[in-house]
Amino acid sequence: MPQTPHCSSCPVRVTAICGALKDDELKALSMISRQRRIPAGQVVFSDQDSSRFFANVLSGTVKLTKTMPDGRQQIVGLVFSPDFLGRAFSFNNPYFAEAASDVELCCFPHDAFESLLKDYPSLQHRLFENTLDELDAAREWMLLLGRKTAEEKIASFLYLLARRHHVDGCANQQSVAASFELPLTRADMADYLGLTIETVSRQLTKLKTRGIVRMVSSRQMEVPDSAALARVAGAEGISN
Amino acid sequence: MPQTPHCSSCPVRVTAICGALKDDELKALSMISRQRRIPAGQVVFSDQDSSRFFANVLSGTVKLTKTMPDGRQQIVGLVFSPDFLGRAFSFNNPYFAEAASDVELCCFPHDAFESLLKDYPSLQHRLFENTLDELDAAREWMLLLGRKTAEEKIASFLYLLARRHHVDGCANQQSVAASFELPLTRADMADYLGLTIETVSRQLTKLKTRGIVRMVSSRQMEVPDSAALARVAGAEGISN
DNA sequence: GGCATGCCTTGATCCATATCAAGATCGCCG
DNA sequence: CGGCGATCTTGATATGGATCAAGGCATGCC
Repeated sequence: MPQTPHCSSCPVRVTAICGALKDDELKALSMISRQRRIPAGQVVFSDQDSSRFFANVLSGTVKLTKTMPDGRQQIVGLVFSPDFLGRAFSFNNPYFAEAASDVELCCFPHDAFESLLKDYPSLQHRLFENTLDELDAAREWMLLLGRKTAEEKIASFLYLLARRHHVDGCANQQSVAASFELPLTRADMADYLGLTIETVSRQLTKLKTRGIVRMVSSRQMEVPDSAALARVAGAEGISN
Repeated sequence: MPQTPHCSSCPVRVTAICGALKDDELKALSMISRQRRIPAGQVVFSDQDSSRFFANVLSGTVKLTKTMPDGRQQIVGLVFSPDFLGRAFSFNNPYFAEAASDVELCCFPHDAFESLLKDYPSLQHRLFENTLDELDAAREWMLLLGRKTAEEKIASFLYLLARRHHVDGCANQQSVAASFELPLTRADMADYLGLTIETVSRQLTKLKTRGIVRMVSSRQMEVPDSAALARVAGAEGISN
């Protein structure tokens, strides 16, 4: 029997789209939600599926990929912890979603969710703002893919992760040592950055040698000076 | 005195976001809209601006760009004729918008437009769907930027344009000769595709030599077999 | 007409990153 | 404990596209 959790104990209740809802509305959403665990490497939904899929990511990382007929692949989005996963108002989801790590989802049946979207404008509005942010992020990534060097790409990615973890961690000090785990394998990093595995590995070693990052293990990173990392990343908006 | 056109004679009335509005709502939008002509090369809005900007593109092409401190540039979006231009619900628009050709806009004052968005859910919904489509397009372009060869990039771009013009033109036959004008200079194409001017030029010559396209002039293109073009583009979804 | 300017093409060379190849390291399972 | 597969690193070499350089072709202005 699937777990039907109380939203009141949900770790992402405020930050996720649910934050847009009043108590009674939240209850309606709670009624239809259903928690699911997905092990790393498993497909969440496919671009072949004709059915829609809606969920909040409670923990873990989901990658959205596009693949060419000959197998070349590009990760076009990473969906982290409080983020929403799904594509409203469309029957042909053009992405392939796969768990990059073990993932916990809070899933919503599509019909019920879409009718909630109609009934609660604040929910739709929240989702809209979400989508706008995703669009901004995608375009930022277009700059990275089209114009940055391998070194800048790697640094940008690490900087992205470092910022994410700053937020989670303590006060938002700037340029403070950040420690975090890479949520992706080298192969996935390559597919996210438009590089090969080998180049990813080499550039990481280079950043390590330059003292920009420390590698506790191949997955565990430490950034002694995030401003320095931002500089290597080609820092457009040198903020936070 | 600025022209205040009747929406009833608007060339993009149905296809633009205005299509979501009923007659009386359209009248409200009409009241606040204001037509503007912007010559090629001129700035439409800047990422430095703190004020919001909303408009429909009536004719011409607007490019959205991102630039790095050292001048490297990437076009992150092209806004064509019936498309909407602007970023709702945000004070820091992260893009620089520039007229790629002479452009006609139907502009909306930001406060008035945002209150219309609140009052007319159908308008907001239309804009939401628009944004979802833009996101899909951006991610499609991420695959291009990260994984396609120069030749595939050029072919993909030409195929994009060919499809656009098919829609505008007569019946939607497949694989029929298409003729269209490039809305961008070689330099802009390079910035859109993550290449240099020289590579763009060379690959165009190559496609011409291979008989995939004919070049009436440096800007005027003819595609005898759009399916062949799609094949060179690395065709993921070989549709239309 | 002549000249300047912007846009485009073509050629020669270089280099960043891909590709090919070989280990090294780590975790897992028998 | 040993071995096996997956993941990661490192080295040698190849190559696609960048860079550097020159010239062609329009268009507009004097």
